[in-house]
Amino acid sequence: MRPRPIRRDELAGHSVAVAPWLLNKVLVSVVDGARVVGRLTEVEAYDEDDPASHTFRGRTARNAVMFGDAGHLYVYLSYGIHQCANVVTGPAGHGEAVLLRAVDVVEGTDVARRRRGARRDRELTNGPGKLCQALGIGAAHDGVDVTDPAGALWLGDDGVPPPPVPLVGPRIGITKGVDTPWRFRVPPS
DNA sequence: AAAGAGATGGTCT
DNA sequence: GACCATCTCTTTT
Repeated sequence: MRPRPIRRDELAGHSVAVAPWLLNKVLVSVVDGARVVGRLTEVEAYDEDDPASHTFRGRTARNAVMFGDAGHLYVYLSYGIHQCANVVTGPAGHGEAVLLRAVDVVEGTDVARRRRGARRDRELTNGPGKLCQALGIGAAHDGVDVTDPAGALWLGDDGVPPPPVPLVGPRIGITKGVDTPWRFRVPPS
């Protein structure tokens, strides 16, 4: 089954509303001729009025994409080592996005394994940096349009609905805004 | 199973 | 010069 591309207007809502809606959608990656598809299982919302957000202190060269149109990918380097990928939401001019924290690989497991090295499959894509490594996401993808199914990275809906009741909790790895429960997960089956 | 620490580099003050 | 939206490996229960 070929997933239906997600439209920009579906991503244009507030990050906190879009984040749980994105659960169980698929992220299709075609990088270096290899196709890997992951189903989103964990995401976090970030907003402009949010001390944990990169956009809290206003627009800079790094976070410019987050202030642009919904439906683009904001990629940044985390801890000097790992890439992290976010889907920009909200109206243009407002800095908000949804961090992609984890996926289940549903296609291209062999490619993901090769990119991640010899590791247990459970450790393949269960973190934002791991996910980017497995799907080949890097700084070159900052700003790509994830509503374009001809692009290297795009979001699709293959008919699996979001969980009716996602797990909700505080976000991970931040030092400010720790109590804001904007992390959403697909409950374990 | 849990806890601790090091790696590593761009971004912002 | 400090601060990270992380990961992995090592050490300790």
